[in-house]
Amino acid sequence: MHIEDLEVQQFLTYRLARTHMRLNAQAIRILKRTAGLTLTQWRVIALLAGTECRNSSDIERQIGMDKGQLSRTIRGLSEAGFVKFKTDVNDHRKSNLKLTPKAQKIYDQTLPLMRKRQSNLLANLDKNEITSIYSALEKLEQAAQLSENEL
Amino acid sequence: MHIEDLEVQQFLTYRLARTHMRLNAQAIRILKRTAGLTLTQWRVIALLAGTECRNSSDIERQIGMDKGQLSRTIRGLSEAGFVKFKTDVNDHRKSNLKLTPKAQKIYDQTLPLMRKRQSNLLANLDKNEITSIYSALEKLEQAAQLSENEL
DNA sequence: AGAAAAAAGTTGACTTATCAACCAATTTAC
DNA sequence: GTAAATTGGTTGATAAGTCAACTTTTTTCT
Repeated sequence: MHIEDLEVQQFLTYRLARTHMRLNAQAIRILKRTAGLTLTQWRVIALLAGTECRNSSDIERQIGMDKGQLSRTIRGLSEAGFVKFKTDVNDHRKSNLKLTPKAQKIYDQTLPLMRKRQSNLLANLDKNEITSIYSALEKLEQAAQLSENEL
Repeated sequence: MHIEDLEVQQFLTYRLARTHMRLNAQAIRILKRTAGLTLTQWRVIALLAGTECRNSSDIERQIGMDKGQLSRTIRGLSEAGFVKFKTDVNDHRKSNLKLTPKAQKIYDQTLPLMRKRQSNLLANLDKNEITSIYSALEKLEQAAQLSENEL
């Protein structure tokens, strides 16, 4: 790898940004075409269907998404008939979310496609690259949270 | 790792999106506090100062940024007295950009900070993780460009 | 040379993301 | 028990990112 100084210090974050942008754009195209969903809508549905997440802040914690944006996304899903709200009996701040059959159906149809896409992406990487990128992302994320005050 | 076992929250694209978001937010905070620049402003300045990029489309190719957004960013930099325009003598479509001394000074002050940040981030990764993440990002980016029609 | 295509850059409309203020319900701590 | 702090969630104001149309200049092709 022959890169000049500037690139050495910018390369990673900025390569990451570019890769993210491209992958995101691809996901948006696929979801729009096959499911008529936005990426954030899909993510919320996928988390409700496939994880223990049951309310807005579960999702917020899981994907680290802005809670304002999340609130609007969920309202959109509700208006589109994909989720139903129900205030939590034990904690009236919480609003439990439930996918409608319509949403469940779309999820069931879309998940295999998304898995396929995922495996297409990963098929290009060897075992070592896969484990390394997961652990590297994990560590970078932690490092990004650390104090930058000394900088 | 079998793709069927992969839960949605483990999808690489999720993880990448989250890491990207965190790193971006960190960079934005640092740049705002220390240099009074936005991230895109910094990137444009850094490319003009540290690479062969001399005009808008050089930068566009280098970082894959939207050219509309780039156009506005450059106008902002010009209005703030960071860059000067000069139409290219040989190709009147092109507008050559030049950093002002003011911008050069900020760049010289900010670059060491950004280097420091970068090395802080990389300090947590081992050699293998670093090379793997670079090659993995490269491959993912290519894969993201491929046709998704079969999906 | 001249038409068609492509490249550089600008602009407008629109979507998505981020930040901060805020309300209401619940915990924590004295 | 109650004041203070925290948590869940909504809203409004901006900022950033995306998409497409359009102008001007240059290149390509015949």
